[in-house]
Amino acid sequence: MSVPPLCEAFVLHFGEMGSRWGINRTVGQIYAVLFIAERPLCADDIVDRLGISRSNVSMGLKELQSWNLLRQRSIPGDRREFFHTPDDIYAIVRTLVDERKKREIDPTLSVLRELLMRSPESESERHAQERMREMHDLIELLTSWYADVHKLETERLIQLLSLGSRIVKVLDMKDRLFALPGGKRSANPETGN
Amino acid sequence: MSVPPLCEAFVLHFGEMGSRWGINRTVGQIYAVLFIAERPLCADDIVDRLGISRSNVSMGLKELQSWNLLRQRSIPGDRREFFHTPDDIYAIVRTLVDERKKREIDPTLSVLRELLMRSPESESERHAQERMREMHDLIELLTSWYADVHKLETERLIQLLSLGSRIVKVLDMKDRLFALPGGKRSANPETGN
DNA sequence: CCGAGTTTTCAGATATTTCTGAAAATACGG
DNA sequence: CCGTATTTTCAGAAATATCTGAAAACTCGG
Repeated sequence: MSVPPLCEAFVLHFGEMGSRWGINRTVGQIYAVLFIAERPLCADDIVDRLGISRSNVSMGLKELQSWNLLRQRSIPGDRREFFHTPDDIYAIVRTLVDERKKREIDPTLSVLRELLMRSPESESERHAQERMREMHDLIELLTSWYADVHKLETERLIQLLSLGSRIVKVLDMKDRLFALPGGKRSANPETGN
Repeated sequence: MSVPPLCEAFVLHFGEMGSRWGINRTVGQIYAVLFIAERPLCADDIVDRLGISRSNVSMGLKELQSWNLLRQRSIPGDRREFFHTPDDIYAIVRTLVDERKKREIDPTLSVLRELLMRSPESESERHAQERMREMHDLIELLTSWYADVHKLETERLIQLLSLGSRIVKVLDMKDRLFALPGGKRSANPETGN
């Protein structure tokens, strides 16, 4: 691998992480190299830096593109394609989460929905469905939260994340403000509850 | 595989998902079988249901235990060990996230910190460090948010999740309430900002 | 439409992971 | 301790995944 030592450590670590993620080591390394590169790289730049075959790079880039993780740029007068990662790291994370959701969560939800439609033929099936229902409902809660938060601009998102669980205090405050004199919670049009 | 059709579909799907997750197909299937089982199962129950070797089950259970995903129960007068998953699915998800964090995020953060300490020896190292810094800061923001939210009881968590991005309206409301007459934001002791 | 530069494909080689059966280790009642 | 029930380990077999070089397929200026 012909990259400076600092970069090498980063690239190697990403390779390892990649393999825990269902993308393979090489793909992880290719991504890492692109992520820290000062300029867009062509396939042969990656061959040089990682010391792997041209065809392997080609397949790796395909894989990363299928994850929507790369941008492409062509330089006038140069036939080669140059690749780079988006500058905005928040955008990168959004893409990652979106893609994983698309590949893992959505198919799971649809399997669960299908299975929950069937009529159980035995007590064990009935119980299994009960468990599937719990899983389904939780996944649905999480994804609808995500869909919702996904819409926020980065600015807002950071604000929200920085707040952490202190948000609960804000909620409490809201509840106190809207509490009816009798102590019962108000129906609050803003939260839909 | 000798489980009712409904269960089989669930187990097979989980096997597939498992392989996208860095745990292998069999381990995913073992977990699925335990998750929907009506009662704790012993290793041989799993052998019967999945039609895989006893030793494979043993290794799979070890793997799941290393993820903290199983509970064990022994029946008096029976030497066998019985396994089951926690009832509370929220607790399961917390465990999953915790473990993934421990295995993926924490090591990444520590590599990043180490690399950020070094002095760059070239312009390309300097630029690489800048990117690593961005990644580091984002991961840190996300994990500290998670650490924070993690403390909430399930009840509160659900409340928060159900609110989704409507939380932003609550925030706006809070900001308006605390706004100083001049229109500048107040220093708000409740949020620490 | 030619041909040089470039990318993609893919069959087979290589490497890695997963799975098994047999043997070893462990647990425990008597 | 012994013997039986059970679990774990592990070397090698089987299955998968990854990687490569060579060939095919593009692409585009001329």
